[in-house]
Amino acid sequence: MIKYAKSFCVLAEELHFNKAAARLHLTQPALSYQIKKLEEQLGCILLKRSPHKVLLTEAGMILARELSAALNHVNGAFQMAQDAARGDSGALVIGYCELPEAGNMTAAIRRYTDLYPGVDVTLINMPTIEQVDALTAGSLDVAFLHPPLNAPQLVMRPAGEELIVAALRADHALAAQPALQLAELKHERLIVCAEQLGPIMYNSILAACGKAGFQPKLREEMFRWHSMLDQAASGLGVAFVPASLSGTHPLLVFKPVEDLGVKLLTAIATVGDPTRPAVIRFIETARSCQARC
Amino acid sequence: MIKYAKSFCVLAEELHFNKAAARLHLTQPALSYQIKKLEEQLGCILLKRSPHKVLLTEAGMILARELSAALNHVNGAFQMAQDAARGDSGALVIGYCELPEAGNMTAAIRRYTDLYPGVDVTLINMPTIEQVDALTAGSLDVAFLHPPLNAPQLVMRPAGEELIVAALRADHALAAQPALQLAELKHERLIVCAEQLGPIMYNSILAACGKAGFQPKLREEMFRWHSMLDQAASGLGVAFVPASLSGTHPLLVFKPVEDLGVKLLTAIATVGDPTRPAVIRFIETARSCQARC
DNA sequence: TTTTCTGATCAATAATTCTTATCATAAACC
DNA sequence: GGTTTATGATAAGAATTATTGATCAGAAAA
Repeated sequence: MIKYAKSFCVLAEELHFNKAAARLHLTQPALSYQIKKLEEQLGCILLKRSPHKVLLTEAGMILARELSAALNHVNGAFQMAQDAARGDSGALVIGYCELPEAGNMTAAIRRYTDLYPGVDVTLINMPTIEQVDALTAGSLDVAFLHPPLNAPQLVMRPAGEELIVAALRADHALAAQPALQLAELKHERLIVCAEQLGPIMYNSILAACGKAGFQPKLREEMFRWHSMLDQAASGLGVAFVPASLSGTHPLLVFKPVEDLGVKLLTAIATVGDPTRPAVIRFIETARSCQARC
Repeated sequence: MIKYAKSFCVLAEELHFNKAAARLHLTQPALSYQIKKLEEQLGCILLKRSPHKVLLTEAGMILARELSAALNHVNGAFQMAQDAARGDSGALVIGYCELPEAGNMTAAIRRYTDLYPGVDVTLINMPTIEQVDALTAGSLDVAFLHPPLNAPQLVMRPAGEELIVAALRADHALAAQPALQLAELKHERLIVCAEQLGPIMYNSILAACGKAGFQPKLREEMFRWHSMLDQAASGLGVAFVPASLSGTHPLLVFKPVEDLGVKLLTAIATVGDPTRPAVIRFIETARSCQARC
């Protein structure tokens, strides 16, 4: 019954078997057959035929009106399924750490929303450790976070790395130099990120200082990069922060530390290999962004 | 593509090819074939199959949800067409004269609205002559009116007849008699309906009086039966009205006039033979009502 | 009247969809 | 750990269904 629906709708528009058949890429007898079949199954006459005019009956008029709307509905359903398969539908919740530039995230998201406008993208800012829980709990689809992590359920994809640099007040004695050596910071208080947040990074910094021949004086260990900048800006010490923060604070200058060599890694994480097309497409897009950027 | 929609929806509910095939009165290979075809044409995978479980993909979930709604829409369209063909849809505007009982109209309408609840029935009260215009203009589908009429475009179907009786005050000298003779009304003023409204009836009454040997004294000719009753109730004369008005006025008694023999005819009129199922069904219903009542 | 245009019908053909039988696979069970 | 069982895929042939081209019949227009 439903399979002749399209034919009937076209015929109802044309009110002419030959023209309608042509539009349907059929011959006229085929269309006559279909409409006859449809009328038989429906148990009612849809068109009054005569050799020189074809008219819809009342039932035909109603069917034409309702059916064309319903067929649009059906086509919409197919379209939505195809969009969903392409990844261009549904919602995508992305977690990110404090640094939106880490792993080219903003570029990736811009490109992704261009390519897949049907996806409802939500960004949620949370620290790496919380992201792991959120991913596991399913409240995040994908996360930009900072490895290494002990989370075997997650699949991590390297997304970028940036050097740790020293942030110091613009009026600091060392601020004029283009680059620093660790030893020059021997007598400064160092503002570093908390060990829990990044044990590798924390320990790498301590090790580098030891190699440079001193035991650093540490200030309180911080949980947010921007808090560290604020402390440094208050003159309470020199902060070690990722290079992408350079220029983000008016009172501070950011200098590479030549013998530090510690990097902040960023990875794109998901729980296992994603199955949702929208997630797969996002990761693809993010990787293609890295490749080109 | 659309022809497998139903199969997919059932499969999406069952998530089991054999069970779904059984529900569809198909064998499992046939269903596998259909779904495969659907996936090919759609260009995406709708189900993840494994020998011990079948799961919808994201596209499949969306398609199942949207498509079942759309298919309901389609089935609704077919249903509406069938209802329309049965006559159980659309609007029906019925005109009637002052006497709702004429031609068993109320019984016919009650029966019709029971049988065809989908039709939106409207009743409009207007005099016979206006009904002719309204029918011709298309603002009435069918009318209960009083022939004869000179209106060749209308098809009339006899729907009933009733005697004209005399309505007189309960305190009238003649009110005690079971029936009257015309001659007894010789000296009364007679209240009759206007000649324009019913030339045949008007002339028949005059002729009957002549035969009874007198020229009646007529009061102003009236255009509405109920006005005639009001006049009679005021003691201004004896009204000649259709029998169905008997008992409708507290101050009046209604008496047959044995040698009058004038009848009010009622007919069901349409413009030509109706083509709209709702109209055809109404006329059928009204006739079956007459047959039985 | 004749012509023309239109849709219906028919028989043959083509396409499709279905069925039966069989296979391959993964979970469940002893 | 091997065996059983349940399940879906596949293939070949059969059945059904749809399409075509040719032809017919009827109504409007010329």
